[in-house]
Amino acid sequence: MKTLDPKFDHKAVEAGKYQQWLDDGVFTADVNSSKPAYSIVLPPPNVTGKLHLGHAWDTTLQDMLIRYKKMQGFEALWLPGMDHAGIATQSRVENLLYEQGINKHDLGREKFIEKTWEWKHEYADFIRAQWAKMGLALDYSREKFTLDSDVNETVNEVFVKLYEQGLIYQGYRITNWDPKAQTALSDIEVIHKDVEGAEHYFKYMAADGSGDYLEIMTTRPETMFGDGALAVHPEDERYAHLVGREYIIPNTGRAIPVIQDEYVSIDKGSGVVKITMAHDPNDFEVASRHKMSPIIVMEEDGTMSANEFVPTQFQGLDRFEARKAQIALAKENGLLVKVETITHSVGHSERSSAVVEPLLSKQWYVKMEDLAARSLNHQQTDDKVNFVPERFETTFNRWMENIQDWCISRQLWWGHQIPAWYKDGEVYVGTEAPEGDGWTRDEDVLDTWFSSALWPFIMVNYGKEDDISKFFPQSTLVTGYDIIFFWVSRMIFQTLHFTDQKPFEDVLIHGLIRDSEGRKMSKSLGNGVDPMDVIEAYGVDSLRFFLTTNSAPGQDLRYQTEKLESSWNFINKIWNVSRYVLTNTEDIDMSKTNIADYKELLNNSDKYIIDKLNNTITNINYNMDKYEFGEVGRTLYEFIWDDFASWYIEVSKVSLHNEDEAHQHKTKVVLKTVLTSIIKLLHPFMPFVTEEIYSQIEQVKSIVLTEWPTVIDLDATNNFETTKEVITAIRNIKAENDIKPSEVVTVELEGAEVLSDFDKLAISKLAKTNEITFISAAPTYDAFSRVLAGLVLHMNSEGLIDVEAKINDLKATVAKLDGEIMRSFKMLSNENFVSKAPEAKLNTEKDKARSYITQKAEAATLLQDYDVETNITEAETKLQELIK
RNA sequence: GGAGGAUUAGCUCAGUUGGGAGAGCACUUGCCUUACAAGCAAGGGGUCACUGGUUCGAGCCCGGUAUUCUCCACCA
Repeated sequence: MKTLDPKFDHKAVEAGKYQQWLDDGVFTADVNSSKPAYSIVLPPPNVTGKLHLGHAWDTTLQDMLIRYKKMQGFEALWLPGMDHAGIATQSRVENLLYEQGINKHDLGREKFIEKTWEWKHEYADFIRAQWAKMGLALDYSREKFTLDSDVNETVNEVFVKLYEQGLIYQGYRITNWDPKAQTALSDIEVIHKDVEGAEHYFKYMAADGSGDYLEIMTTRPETMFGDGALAVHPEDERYAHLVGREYIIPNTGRAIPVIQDEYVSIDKGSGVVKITMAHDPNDFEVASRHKMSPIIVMEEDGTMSANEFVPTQFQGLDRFEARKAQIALAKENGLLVKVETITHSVGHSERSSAVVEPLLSKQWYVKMEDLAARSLNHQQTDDKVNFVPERFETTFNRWMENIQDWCISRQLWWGHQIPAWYKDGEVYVGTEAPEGDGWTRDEDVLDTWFSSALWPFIMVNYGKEDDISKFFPQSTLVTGYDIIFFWVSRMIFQTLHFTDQKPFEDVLIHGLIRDSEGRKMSKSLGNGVDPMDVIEAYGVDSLRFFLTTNSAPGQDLRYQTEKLESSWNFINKIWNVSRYVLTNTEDIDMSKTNIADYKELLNNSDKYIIDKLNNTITNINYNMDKYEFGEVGRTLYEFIWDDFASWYIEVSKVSLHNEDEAHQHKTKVVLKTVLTSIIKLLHPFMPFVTEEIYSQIEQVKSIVLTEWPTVIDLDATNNFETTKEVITAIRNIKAENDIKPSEVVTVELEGAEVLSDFDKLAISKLAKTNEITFISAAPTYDAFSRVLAGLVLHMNSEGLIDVEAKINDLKATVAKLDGEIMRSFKMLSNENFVSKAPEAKLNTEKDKARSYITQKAEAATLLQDYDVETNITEAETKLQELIK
């Protein structure tokens, strides 16, 4: 048998374990298993780069659930995959090629995609290495990539079906255009940011030469060349007489008419607005109603068009240069009234950060009305998807209620090419190319999220030959609140539509990880932390414990190195506890040991620790199932450190050094039983160190394959805490009276029949008392006394006793008990409480009340020796009656 | 403009159906006690943002206010 090193060394512990798990097939799930299924689909990371701390957090939560469920006897499956991340990956590869002096257009579509696959393979390997470092229990035999051919097949089928159902259509309208990436974007890929801008007021001179003019405000003067009309509200009497008159766009010779439309607000600004139908979504609506023709003045790359509408000197200028030039020229021509700087919200591309330009173009859309309605209706049923925390369901519902059609075509090369073909104005949509010559395929690809939305049923090969629907719907989806709209909501409506089932039972939403000052981690701030660096310094188990126990569901988490240190210390504690137990229990074979056989030999302290362990197990099961991992972590921390390490292990030393062989053997069994349970309970949090320790308890393939601990039956209901209370009281009295810990004192225990010989021995050793005597009445000499539940402790430390201090100590005890008595009285005298409280709670409260009253009486007796009288309060008298 | 978080010890945060205010780190005191000094023992420190209400009882439930963060939204 190996032995544990004196100090926890995370690198040594981690080495080789992951490969061993893979070799032993610990992570592989069996679709034919008779066990109940539990499954999670990993949110597929983008193949754009390394995983960050957010991924580490997200994946650890899932790994915990999978390992926990496996140990609980579920056939647990965790499905891994990666996402092609259209725009993000394509721009990364474009940049890479640009650095090599290669333009993607020179390369051509096919070659470019080849290069991108090379990139993908490189990063996929990188990501898998990181998954391995994190210890993730992924079933690699079912790994998929969003551009795999079978995925592509399903994506095409879905597209065609939606098209045939009239839920996908081509629309010619204003879309969000990213001039840098040169592609359309969906609404949620546009990030609105408050930036400095200006309101420019221009004079639109009357075309009749009368010198009259209208003052028009715009924040985007470069689009003025595309104006088609000026508009006023139909009921705006101020301008009614102007309808039909024409005004000249500044710096051009073109005249446009004044029209009426209800879109214009009477009480906003001057009440006159320009209508630029090809460059503004609202204006497009207005212009469509008035059957105006679009005037395009800007190209897809954000430069001004070279056409009759754009004055020659502006043609080809970048949009922001054109803006400046237009303002300068208007000023020169006396057509600029004023410029007021303002802060306003401007849309930016989520990926390229370029200012998004509303541009008229033909794109593919998903019609959302019916799909959204179905999702919303489904959330009204008992079969709904449970959001944890619940409030995110409201977020989801609200978004679904206000949803716009989803623009799904992207002018990229990297992605699922749209299965549509064109010929002479005819459109064909199908999974295969149409027969006959002359058809050209749509060059665009689908929004990345279109394929991600199908992930829950693609990953189980839904409806295919190798269908593994045993694992569908998935049990839990774990993700951050930042992608509820992008992903969660789309999986819900697509999966409902195609499988008539929800994609998953629960959605566990976590927050974002922030730096030590609470800022978002981002590349631009340079405050990102590489999880691999953290693992190098503190070990992956420390990282995992930190990530999973330092926040509540849905809350953000701050990264702080002190917390990592704290986690490391805890693991080091576990390590040393294990070291102590293992070196002292080498002769105990857990595979042949049952604690039930030792029941007769258990002392108070043994029962105490087993009872605590039972509570810990119950508590952990309850909180694991509620995804309250923080609570689980704290429960484990407290039990292991305070109850097992600080208390029980110290008691066990007394047993192992003083008791007979049979009792020593019993103590060893308790030690090893508790340790075994602890290590199993900890496993989901810290798989590596627990596997290492477990391998020295039992020779099995992996701890993951063992059974989750269950409550140990204890048929006694005594107060197991007495021994511990006595020791704590002695230590307290010593500390409060400046008696050195090493200074030996004599203790007398009044009414201590409840203590066994071993309890006395433990008290004398651990509290460093000289001897313990049982007495039946209070001693006549000066001694410190403390009333405990069930007995009274007197500590003789001649010459050190300060009588006044002792009296004050007892008075304080009485005052505290009076407070408790008052509280008990209020509760037990309350009709509402007595009639509504559960039986058990009522009894507990009554027991407590009895104990308080007894303790107070003991303290009062002690005070009498010093001629101090204690009052019996009214509440106490009445409480006496109530608890009879 | 709408919605939702957050506000608890010096710092970072828990507090699970309402029933004695907690942890980690930091701080004070004493200890190298044969698993662990990255440890052990003891201790100090909080008007639970403010305010009204419900209740026998409120950190927790309801109304309002303040500060702060985030998301959503067609402001030309």
